[in-house]
Formats: sequence, structure tokens, C-alpha cells
Amino acid sequence: MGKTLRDFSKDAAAAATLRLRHAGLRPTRQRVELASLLFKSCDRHVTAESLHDEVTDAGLKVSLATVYNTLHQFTEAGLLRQVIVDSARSYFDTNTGDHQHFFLESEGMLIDIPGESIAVAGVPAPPPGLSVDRVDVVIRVKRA
Amino acid sequence: MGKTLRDFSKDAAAAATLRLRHAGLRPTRQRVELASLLFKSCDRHVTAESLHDEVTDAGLKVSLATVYNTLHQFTEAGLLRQVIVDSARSYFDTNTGDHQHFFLESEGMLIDIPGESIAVAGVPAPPPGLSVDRVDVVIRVKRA
DNA sequence: CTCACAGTTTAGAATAGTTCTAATCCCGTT
DNA sequence: AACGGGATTAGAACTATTCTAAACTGTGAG
Repeated sequence: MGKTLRDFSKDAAAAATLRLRHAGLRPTRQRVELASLLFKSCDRHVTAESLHDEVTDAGLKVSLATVYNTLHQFTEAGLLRQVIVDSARSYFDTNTGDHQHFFLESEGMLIDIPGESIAVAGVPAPPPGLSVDRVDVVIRVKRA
Repeated sequence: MGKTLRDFSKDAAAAATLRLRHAGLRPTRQRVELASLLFKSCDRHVTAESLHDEVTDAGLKVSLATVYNTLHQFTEAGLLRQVIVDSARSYFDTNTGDHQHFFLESEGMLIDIPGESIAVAGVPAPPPGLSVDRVDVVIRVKRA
């Protein structure tokens, strides 16, 4: 006996609920729906707007404010990582591991680059009183 | 006989005027004033607001809109380079050469890292149809 | 199972940074 | 000096995001 589509939705919701509990977040309807969408597939890159559109298109009702709140809470909780590549929009990445990005500005598209493949050498010691928090590499690409 | 302060200002203005002409920009009062401030010292990092404050504090009158216009025109003309490190603000760098940055987010401070010292290895080929435009490295640092 | 409460969601207002508009101004040429 | 087109400006408009205060809802206690 195969599972119905509804079963898969339920599975996704159950997995999302677990994930939220683990992260110490109360699994509300909205958070479960957003988490289900976000973690359905791997290595997703979303903006608040794109995620809001997606959840709306799925026939669910979540306010934009909640999408913003949730993205930040998920980031706080280590479920997401914020990617800064554009001074006009914030991107969030479901891949929280060590990796870098290609960024196609004209289309707002991000593509992951595994962390192991890239090496940054020769980083000088930061000025006294400062310590390195993270090293971000953005390979800006364009068409053709 | 030494030069007076006014002489130095005149020098700066003359140099700025030349620089603007070379870049194909009409040397208007506002552009000359902004260029004088920007290129007075090396490796400056400004935001539209910080530059506007600076020009205002110097007793000059330039509208914020003109500061924005000018920063973009200077960038177009290759006199400045835009640095994307913060999704809330745009920074502009008077150093247009090959180099990278430390970024102290809590204070909005950028520090140059010479291009020769840093090497990024292992960048995979971009996906078909895309070509590398620029490689940006941001070392995010924090206090202590 | 129900209640109560703290945490959550929400619509809409508010904010910050930036861009746009259309009237005015001024640099460089004649 | 006059002209023409680019440059400047104040203020409105816009976009992404955050805030506010009221309504709602998981959850643990009883």
C-alpha cells in the first residue's frame, strides 16, 4: 500500500514539528507550515517575500510579518543562515553548514558551493581587539 | 613661503576637478566638493549618510539626493567601488583596486585587506552559461 | 477535559534607506 | 551675455523591514 499525498504532507508536518521542538520553538501552525516548505528539499534559498508567496500559493495563510519573524527565529535557532549578497534584500539559506555561494545578481539567484572545495588563504590577523567571526566568499557571476 | 590652508583646499579642488574631467564627469560645485572629501585621504569607506553628514559638517550644502547620485556616478565611472556587506546600507570604497575587507558589523566599520595577501583557491567553474564577474571575500569580525 | 497564561500571530502603522519627479539651476559653448 | 542640456534639489514616493497593540492559540496545571 503506497502513501497518499496527504500522508506525505503529514510526514512533512510531523518532521517539521520535531525539528521545531528540538530547536526549542513552539510548533505553531504557521511555523510548521513554513518549516515544511523550507526543509522539504535541500539547499533552498529564500527571501521573506519569496517564502511568503510560496506559502500563499500553497493555499495557506501566514502574514508577511510572521514570515519575517519566523525567518529570524529560525536563524537564531540555527535552522537557517542569513546570506548577505544584496544591499536591498535578505536571503536565507537552509544549508547551515560551511559553504559559500555563487550569486547571479540579475536574477537574485544563489547557488551553493561546498565548503570543502573553497579555501581562503592568507587572511591577515584581524586588528587588535577583534576576532574573526566568519569568512564569507561570494562569487558574483553574470550571464554568458 | 608655505601655503595657506586655503591653498590646500584649492589644490584639493583642482585635483578633484581634474579627476572628474578625466572620468568624463562635469565638475560641478557639488561633485568637486564631494570628490575633494572622498579622495583627500586614501582607502575611505563611506555610506551616503556619512558622506552627507561630512559635507554638511564642512559647511557645504549638498542635498542627500545628490550624494546618492554622485556616489553612483562615481562608481559607474570607476572612481569608487561599492561594497556589499550589510543588507541595510550601501558602502562605497575609494580603493577600487583588488582587495578584500574585514567588516565589524556592530560599528559599521570596514577595513581593507590588500588583494595580494588573500588567495581564494578551489573555486569551481560556474554553472554553464555563467561567468565569474568578481570574487568578494568578507571577513566578519567582532570585538574581543 | 478545560482553563489560563505566556508566547504567537496579525493588520496596519511606522521606519530606514534609497529612488523618483519635475521644477530650478548652472557649466560650457557660442 | 545667452542658450541648451546636464545637474541639483526638495519633497514625495517606494521598498524592504520592523514595530505595535490587540486578538489568538499551544501547553501544562488542575
